[in-house]
This record gives sequence, structure tokens and C-alpha cells, in this order.
Amino acid sequence: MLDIKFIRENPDIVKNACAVKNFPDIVDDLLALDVRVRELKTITQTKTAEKNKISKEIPTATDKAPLIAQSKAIGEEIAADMEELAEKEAALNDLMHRVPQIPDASAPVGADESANVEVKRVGTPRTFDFTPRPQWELLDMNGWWMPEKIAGICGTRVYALCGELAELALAVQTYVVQKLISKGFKYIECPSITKPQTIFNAGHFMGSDLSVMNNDVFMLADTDRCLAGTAEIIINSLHADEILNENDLPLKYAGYSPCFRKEAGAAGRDTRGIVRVHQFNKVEQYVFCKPEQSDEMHEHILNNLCEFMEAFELPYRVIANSTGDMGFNKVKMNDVEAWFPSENSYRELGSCSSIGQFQARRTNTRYRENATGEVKYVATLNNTAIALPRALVPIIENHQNADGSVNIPKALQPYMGGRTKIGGKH
RNA sequence: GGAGAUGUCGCAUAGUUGGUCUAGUGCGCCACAUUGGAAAUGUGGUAUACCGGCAACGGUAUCAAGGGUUCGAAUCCCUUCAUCUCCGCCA
Repeated sequence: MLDIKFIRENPDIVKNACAVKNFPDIVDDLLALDVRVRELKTITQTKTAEKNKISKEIPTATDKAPLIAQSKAIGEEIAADMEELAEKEAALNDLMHRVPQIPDASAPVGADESANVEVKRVGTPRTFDFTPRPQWELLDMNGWWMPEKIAGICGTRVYALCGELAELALAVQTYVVQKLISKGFKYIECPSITKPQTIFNAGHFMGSDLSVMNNDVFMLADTDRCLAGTAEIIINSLHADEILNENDLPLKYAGYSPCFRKEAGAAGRDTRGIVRVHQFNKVEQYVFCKPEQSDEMHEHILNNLCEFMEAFELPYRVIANSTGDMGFNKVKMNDVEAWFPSENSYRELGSCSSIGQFQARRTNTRYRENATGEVKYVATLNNTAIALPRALVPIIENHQNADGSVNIPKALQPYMGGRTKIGGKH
């Protein structure tokens, strides 16, 4: 959500944001409603003030009856205005929730991902002296999963990791969490069951009608709860309605949670293997900071993800996502993509996003500035730290040997009991 | 899930026969005074949002949330939510 004052004063900037982000331009409708809402507020408030004044005179008045009648009459007028006000305010509110965040000037302008720009490439994809196996073959031959069995028990797009690969997943997660803790992140294990409103407050969805998320979010039948797609959603609301102390910023969280996605629009894509599943585990970096710290924090959490790529010895690249690709609530976004030998391409492992004050307005998360005493909305940012099992795919594919075994990156070996290799025994 | 209790301005509390409650007090915090400096003490201040106004300032709303009764609600009624205690169930 944007600041209504900003929209009033900069309608052209907002219109442009709608255009480059591919969202409908509703600015004129919104501003017209805004004018009417303010008129009605002024009218009702003036009348209420008058009524309050009369009510206050009643207890001491000698002749109460005329005052009571007068107050009652004003009350009826107010009720009529209030009805229109409530209606117009709800409409305004809905439009306010349909205005996208203004993209950063640095973001490439374009309608979709084809306009994305590669900004950095690290490492070189390995040249294999044997035919590398895709993830599913490595999983099969090492007994690291049981796809048919699990599909039969639980349905498709879910997985079970077995044996050493499951251990490796734990090692990766522990490595990442420890690293983030050492960098001043507060580790938090987040719930996955939440209220729809909480998801809405993260600003991924437009408008005021919560049912729009039914396509993407698993609702829990016969309850008012749903399954969260990421810990970002929970952490985003962690300081809702609070006024934080400037000295406590930036607040950095590393949130772990199981993540649930319907993947409704992905039918038929990535059906094999473990890259796209309904349920996975993720550690998310999430930062609350002053708006002027936002760029610095963006670099910080982006670098953390890059460091993980390097620790896992993965060739990777960083993308600057275009305005049309970055989504409704974002100022700027950088995907980090690792090399997937089986696909002969780079593929997203994490996504670093600056949200500005967009989410903070929805959650009402603010801080008090020491120097001025002013209360301001915080800026928020989020980035994947590690998403599992997807991140295991480039690790096993890039580090595989001809016999199907997989070398463990040095950084992870301490978390694997000193082992240097897994699999390949069959 | 069953029974009961509670939910007030950062924290702790007063206020529940509806009307100077524009919510009192204590603590905390800020400023000033006092002091060589500090403690202690004293005085004053101490919310947020929105509307109007160049501004000073004025107004409206907020006593968990929403609705209702009333000329008037922190106080009465209804609904929801949260917390606590006991029971049930259970990792």
C-alpha cells in the first residue's frame, strides 16, 4: 500500500508504475473517491462536534427536552452521511490495495521476465568427462527418495527424502542458519498455519477481497485458516501495530518454516524431481529497517545468498528482475540463479526483494526517529536464505561423480560428520 | 472441546447504580529547576490516526475488536477475538 498523500501529489509517478508493472491504472478513480471521502469526513465531523456540544449541555440544562430533540435530529443527519462515507471509504480502501509499489529507477523496464538483466555471473559450469545424471536419476540410484510410493500415499508434487540426502538437507539448513545467526539474524521457527489476513498483509495480493488468494494458497477446510507459503508472511506481521525504537533497527530475522504452495498455474511443469513441490522447507531472511537503510540491507541479504552459493560451490548468476516481473509489492528484486546441469541453464534458488514501506503500511509497523521524534513506516526486505529441497538439486548435480556418488562441498562436511562424499554404493 | 475469570493511554493500576472521564494515580520516559557533579526532590510535559487550517490551532475517532441501546457508553446488551485458571485430550 502506498501513502495516499504521495498518490495525491504524484499521480503521474503512480500511473507510470501501473503501466510498467502491468497493472490497471486506477489512479483517477481513486483520487475522485479520495476527494469525496474527505468532504464527507469534514461534514460528519463538524456535525458530530455540534452534537457532542449539545449532549454536554444536557446534564446541566433546566429544560432538557429541546436539546435532546435537537441532538437527535443532528444524529439522524450524521447517520445518513456516515452511510455514504462507509461505502466510499470501503471502495477507496479497495483501490488503495490495488495500487502497485513504485519500482526503483534501477529496475529494468519491461513487461515480463524477458526484460530481466543479468548483473553478475560467478563460477563456470563444470565440464563433465562423463554424462551427468539429472537429479531424479541420482535420487533413484542412491535410494534417496521413493517417488511412486509417496505419490500414492500423499499425492503428486510432494516428496520424501531418504538417507544421506535427507542428512545433507539438514546439513545445508544448519549451515545456513548458523551463518545467519553469526551475522546478527534472529533465528525464528515460524508456524505454517495462519490467517488469510496475515497473508494479505504481506502485500502479494491485490484489493480487499481475500478470496483472490484461493488460487495460490491452501485453505484449511472448515476453518478460517490457511497454510503459509513462506515465513516472510509471518515475520512481516511480527511487529504489526508497533512503534519500534530507531536504535533497534535494522531488525534481522532468519525464519524457518515449512512452505505450502498450490502451484495451480504450473500444471505439467517440473513434474519430475524435487524442484517444484507443494510443500518444502525454507529459511527466509527478513529485515525491518529505516527507509534510508534499505539499499544497504538489500545488498547485505543478497550477498548472504551469494555467499551460500559460493559455500556450496555452485556456479550462479544474479538477475535484476524487470518491472513487469517483480510483482505487485516490490521496489526492486534480484533473483539468484544456480547452474542446473540437467537443464543446461541457470534456475532460481532465491529471490531478494526490497518492499519499501509497502508492507509496513499494511501491517502498521513503524518506528520513532530519534532526532525528530517523528513516527515513520519501516522499510522491509526479504530474501531466501535457502529453499529445500530445490537447493539440493544443483548441489548433487554439480558435484556428482561417474558412479553416482556426490562430493560434499567443504563447507558442509563438518555438518556431515566429516564425510566428503555420499551415495554411489549401489 | 467443557466450566469460570479477565481484557483501560509504554508498564502497573483507579474507574462497572451511563453525563465535568477533555480517562485519575504510580512507575517509566523527556524537558526545566535545584546541585561542583550525581542521587534524591520539585515543576511541567509525555499516544496514534484522520479531517480542516500557511500556521498557531481547532475538530473527530480510539478504554481488546465489531455491532446495538441512548440525546449521551470505559461503564448496559449482543457477537467475535485474546489471555489466565480448572477439567478433558494429547506430541
